[in-house]
Amino acid sequence: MEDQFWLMKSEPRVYSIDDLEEDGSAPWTGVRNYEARNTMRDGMRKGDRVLFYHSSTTPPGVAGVARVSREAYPDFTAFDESHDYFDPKSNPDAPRWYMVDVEFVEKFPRLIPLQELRDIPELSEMVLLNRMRLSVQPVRAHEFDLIVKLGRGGG
DNA sequence: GCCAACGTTGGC
DNA sequence: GCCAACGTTGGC
Repeated sequence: MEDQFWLMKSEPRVYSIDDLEEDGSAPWTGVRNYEARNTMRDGMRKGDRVLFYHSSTTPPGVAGVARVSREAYPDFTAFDESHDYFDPKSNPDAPRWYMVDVEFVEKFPRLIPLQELRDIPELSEMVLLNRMRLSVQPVRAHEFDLIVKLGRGGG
């Protein structure tokens, strides 16, 4: 299988790349959007690399890289009535929501702001820049490579 | 905190 | 199955 690349958004005040570094790996709970779910369930495979994006922060941007460490399985937070992510329409016999586990790979020495990505012609077709609200999304290989180079401080 | 974009729900 | 109302995301 050819390498696949993805981008996943998280609000750093909820879960940041530093949290992932500390934890080593984590289940990507709380996705409640069908397209994002389908991407995790049907697209993501163990070993795929993921751009870790910090949203709803100043500035928003790509913070580092993670890797899929476990393929899709039911999001248990949807079953837990006491949980913020509870969804009464999901249950263990017929799970509606899925998640993958991701593991920490690297934190960039600097965050790459969204605005900087917008200014790069080679990235003009990135899903991130055209589908604002999609929280789990595909990234093309050349986009991934370029962003990683930027993040590591190269040009 | 505002609000535009847009995904989801539910009445019909 | 359309589409208006509603709710959420997420940049600013």
